[in-house]
Formats: sequence, C-alpha cells, structure tokens
Amino acid sequence: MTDKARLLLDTAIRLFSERGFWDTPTALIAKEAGVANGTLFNYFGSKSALIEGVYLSLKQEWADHIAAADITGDTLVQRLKECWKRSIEWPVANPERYALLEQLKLSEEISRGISVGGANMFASAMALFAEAGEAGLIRNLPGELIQASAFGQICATVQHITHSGASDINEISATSFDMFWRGIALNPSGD
Amino acid sequence: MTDKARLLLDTAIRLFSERGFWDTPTALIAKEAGVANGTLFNYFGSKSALIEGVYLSLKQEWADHIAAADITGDTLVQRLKECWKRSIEWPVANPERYALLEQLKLSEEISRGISVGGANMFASAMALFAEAGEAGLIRNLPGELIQASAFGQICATVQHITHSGASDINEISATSFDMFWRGIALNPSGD
DNA sequence: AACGAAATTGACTGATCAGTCAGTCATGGA
DNA sequence: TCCATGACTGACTGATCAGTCAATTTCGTT
Repeated sequence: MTDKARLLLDTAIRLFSERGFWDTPTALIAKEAGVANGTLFNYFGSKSALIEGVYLSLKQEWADHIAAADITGDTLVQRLKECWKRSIEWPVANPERYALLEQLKLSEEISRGISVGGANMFASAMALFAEAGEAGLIRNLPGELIQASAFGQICATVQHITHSGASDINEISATSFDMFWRGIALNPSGD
Repeated sequence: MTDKARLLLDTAIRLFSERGFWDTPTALIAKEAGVANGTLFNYFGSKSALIEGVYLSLKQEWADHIAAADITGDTLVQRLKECWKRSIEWPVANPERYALLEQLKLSEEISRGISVGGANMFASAMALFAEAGEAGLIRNLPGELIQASAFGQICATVQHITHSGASDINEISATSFDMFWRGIALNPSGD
C-alpha cells in the first residue's frame, strides 16, 4: 500500500461518509486527494475496486481496535467482557465510518468472497466463546447461533448508544454483555 | 393506491431484488410493468419516491405477517414467543425481499423520517415486553436496550437460519427466544 | 548531463439515465 | 355522435460519470 493509495482511500472514506458512495464521483475523490482523475485508476482499477478497498480498510480498523485489547491474565469471562467492550467502542467512536461499513457490507459492489463473515473481525472473541464452550461454561447451543447472536447483540448495543446519546458506554456495554452471557452461560451468576 | 401504482411497486421490488436498485433504470421498471416510461412518473414523482414506496411496502408486508399472529388467551411469555417466531418467519420465507429491505433501510434514499425505528413494525411485540416489565417478569433494564437487542437477536437468528440452511425454523426460533429471555427475565426457568 | 522507465496528467469519449412534454388515446357524460 | 377530461405515451434532452490514452513530468541510473 503506497502513500498515494492510502491517501485516495482516506479521501474516499471521508467523501463516501459525507455524501454516500453512489453520489461520490471518482473525479471528486481524485480532486480532493490532490491528484488527477486518471491517477486514481492507476491505483484502483475501477470504482468497485476502490469501494472494496474502503470496505476492507474500515473492517481492518475495527478489527485492529478489538485486537488491541489487553486480554492477558484475566479469567475467560473477563477477557470476553473486554473484547465485547472494545467491539462496541470503535463503532461508537466512529459512527460515520461504522455506518459506511454497514452500508458497504450489504452493497452489491462487495463481492460475496470479500464480505462473507462480517464476523471474521471478531475471530479472537469468537475463539474465546469456543474456549468457554470447551471449558464447560456455556450451554449446549449451536456455535454459529452464538456467534451470530453476539454480533447482533453488539450491533444492537451500538445502535442503542448512538441513538439514545447515552454517555456511559462502559456501563451499557457491561449490561449488554450481561444480558448476552445470561442467555448462553450454564451458570450466569458465578462467572 | 391504484392498481397501476401497485403493479409498478411489485415490479420494482422484483427488479430491485434481482439487480439491486442502483442498477435498475426506471425505464426498465416501466417496461417490465407494461407501461410507458413517463407513466411511472405520474405515480411516483421521482425514483427516490418509488424507492421509498418499495421500502414502506416491504416493511408493511413484514409487519402484517407479525400482526397476523394469534396471541389471544395464551400467557404473556407464550404470546411473546409467538411474535418472536413470526418475526423470524417472514425474512426466512422471503430472503430476497428481506435483503432488499435491509439495504434500503441504510440507503440515503430513505429519508430519516421514514426509516426511523426499524423496530416500529414490532410495535405489538414491543408492547408485550413493556407489559412483561409491568408484570414484574423482567429485570430492570433500559427499555430501549431491550428493544434494540430483541431486534438484533431476531435479525441474527434470521441470518443464522438463512446462512446455515437450517431446516427446523421453529426449533431455532425457540432456542434464540430462550437465549434472549434468559438474558432479560427475572426468573427465566419458571415462565 | 543524457537516457529510459515509470508515474502522472486531464481533456476526452461513449454510454447511461432520470425526468420532460407535446401529442395521442380512452372514457364517460350530454 | 361529439366533446372534454385526464391518463398515458415514448422520443428526446441535458447532465453525469467511469474509464481511456496520448502527452508530459518525474525519477533513478549511468
């Protein structure tokens, strides 16, 4: 990834967020990035390729934020809570970027191969759930359902916080984790 | 709503599902509906207006399916389960329509005033949660968080069923309700 | 400096499409 | 039968835009 590709990507993210990606001509992206029209196509073969680049870049941002969690040493549940919290933090801190990401995920421009598993970025958290299952902490439920539910619950929490303008993210995050954990744990109260 | 408007709407839904709504020219919709190009604009002032009509129509379909639930006489929890099940049925039975609805919900074409409360169609189910709260059945949690979580959980379940090609919808629906109910109930086991 | 390769430029093209509007046609009342 | 109303038609326009490419500039090497 060259500097110029990065610049074009960042400019595209900004403009896509501001005006929606269907209403953002490539020419404008190039202009705002300070390069010529044609230069954009040296780095991204088509508008679709640029859009895919934007999608992957945003997804990576989110994943990086989650992965930056310090989850060493704690108990399994505490580590899960930490991942949960960080999963919520990024969308809340970057609502426009999150909205764009959600939109792109559903767009036809994003080929199935790229978009599959919107939950892939939660791989580390999902691994923790698997671990919890092996440790006998959670009930016997379809793993896929747990993953889908976790993702859905996180997105719902984000929407709740963003919509209600709630201030104490940590508290709501803890509450929503608690709701989710009670739903799947064998012994919800006792860690 | 005239017959012709209905016809245009249905044609648009079909074509939007097949090719995505950005790639469907109004001229094609008119042609497939068997009317002239200009006629479409007699019924819908602009493409955006048509798209909004499609959105509202799909939302109504879903809401109607939920509202058709027979929820008389049962206990509160049983009625909730029934609403939950029906909320999942429509998207599973109409995956293309559901996908289109999700896409439209996030689109800039849908004005905020129209799209607010993607959960509005669940009004009856949400009222049941409120009732359950008053009856002392559920824990003290923010009502908005419960609603957002319910919606998120339902969508996650739909995704799980659609993705995994699971056959027994009723069982999965019951499982996901159980997960959710354990999360919010004061006394999950005893109804 | 001299050269060639690579990156950059931006005017241009070809195609697409939302929306228009002058004219046609169908219907129903007198 | 004749007329009036308004629904319908579809060729057309004006604007937009993704992507191209020949010309130019930049850069590294000798």
